[in-house]
Amino acid sequence: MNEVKKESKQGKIRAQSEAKILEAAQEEFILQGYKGATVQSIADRAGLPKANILYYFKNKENIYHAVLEHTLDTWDKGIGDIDPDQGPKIAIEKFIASKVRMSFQHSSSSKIYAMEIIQGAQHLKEFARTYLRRWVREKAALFQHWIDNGEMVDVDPYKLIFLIWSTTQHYADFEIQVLTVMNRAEYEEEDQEQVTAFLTDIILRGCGLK
Amino acid sequence: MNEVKKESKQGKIRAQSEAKILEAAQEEFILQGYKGATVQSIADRAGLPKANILYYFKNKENIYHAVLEHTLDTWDKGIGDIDPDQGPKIAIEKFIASKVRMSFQHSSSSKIYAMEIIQGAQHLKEFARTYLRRWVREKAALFQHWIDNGEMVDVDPYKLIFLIWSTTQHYADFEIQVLTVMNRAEYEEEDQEQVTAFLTDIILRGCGLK
DNA sequence: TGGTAACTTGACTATAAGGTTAAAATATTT
DNA sequence: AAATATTTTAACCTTATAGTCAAGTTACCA
Repeated sequence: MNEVKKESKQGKIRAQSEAKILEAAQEEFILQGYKGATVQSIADRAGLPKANILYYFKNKENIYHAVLEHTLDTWDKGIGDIDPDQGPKIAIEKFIASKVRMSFQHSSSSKIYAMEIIQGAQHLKEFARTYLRRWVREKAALFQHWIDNGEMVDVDPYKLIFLIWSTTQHYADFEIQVLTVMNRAEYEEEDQEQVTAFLTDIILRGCGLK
Repeated sequence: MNEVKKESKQGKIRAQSEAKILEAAQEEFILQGYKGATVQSIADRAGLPKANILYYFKNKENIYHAVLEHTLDTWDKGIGDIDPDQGPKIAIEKFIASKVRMSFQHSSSSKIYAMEIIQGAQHLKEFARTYLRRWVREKAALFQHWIDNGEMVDVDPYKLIFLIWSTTQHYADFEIQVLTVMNRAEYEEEDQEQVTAFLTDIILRGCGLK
């Protein structure tokens, strides 16, 4: 239920302000961590006075929750559903492409998510225990089905999913390391394609699908 | 230059205290982030009074630097050198095994490192720009040599290194997610072996080495 | 054994940060 | 145009935390 206020000028101001605040907060939380990101620093980045921030979000934790919610939305949209009818090759291709796209287009969300998990998943335990676990179990069953059918090599489906997650997310979470090592300032258009092509190539071959 | 104080009782006390403090600090920095980890919380975890912590390390930032130094030490030891004479298959096998071992045995170091990079590598920029970049360039040249020799499939060596890093580190950094999704309390002895076997299998095949 | 250095610790201080309040400004509605 | 609701903002309050200090204790050494 996305509270859609009536389209008044004030409603627009609220929506704009909240969006500005959330974007600023996301960056601050990434760069400084939860405790290190101050309401003042978020305010400065958003270009608003501190008290204004606390008018829209009652307190700092609420801001963080809103950022996390946005993160899970992004995760959900970016996960890329696996269609069982297309067979393993197409399924894996689409899965990889979707996750790479998400890493390159929404790297901040990926970083927030990664930090949460590394720090003990304080706010995501429930998400992992329910939603995520079911998602992985379902997709793993699909892979297992293809393996039993001889359509792909016998590899542990769980570990295969982890492999695709980790390799794709790496380009978001470790963006700075990747760029530094390659002596580049930022990702270019073609990087996303090249990464997709590389991962698809090596993983498909790894699964005996090439 | 590891200041080896003469083996007095006090020297021993210093060494023991510093070790206790660093271990406690590492955990706190992971769980709470730099700003969120308080000197008091580190003291509590180490079982020492706060003022004592600040006697051994002048201030909080020094504690963090010491933790990071230990992290880079661990990274350095765990990276696993690649021997060019053995050919790509053995090289990749050893590389993967070494990184998986590091992830399972020193997951805290991996987490500290990951958080640093995600947060902008404030303290590791220099390390990445010099040491890491050279390391990757050298290893990439080796892989390229094998590719040119037709000893393995033509894949981008840089991306191959990133792939091995990301898949292996995933089991340390995302430990909680992996365990939660698999509905397990903690890693067992055999997990490390199974992960090593899985990754070796799929990556070697992905490189046309199986 | 007396003096010095290393260590321990409770009490204290300064400051930064989250959050409140109340009053002013702006927008909306009737 | 008056009344009401929303938004903006400065000033203030409270608490938590990094770091200091000084007085004590323990170990070392001549």
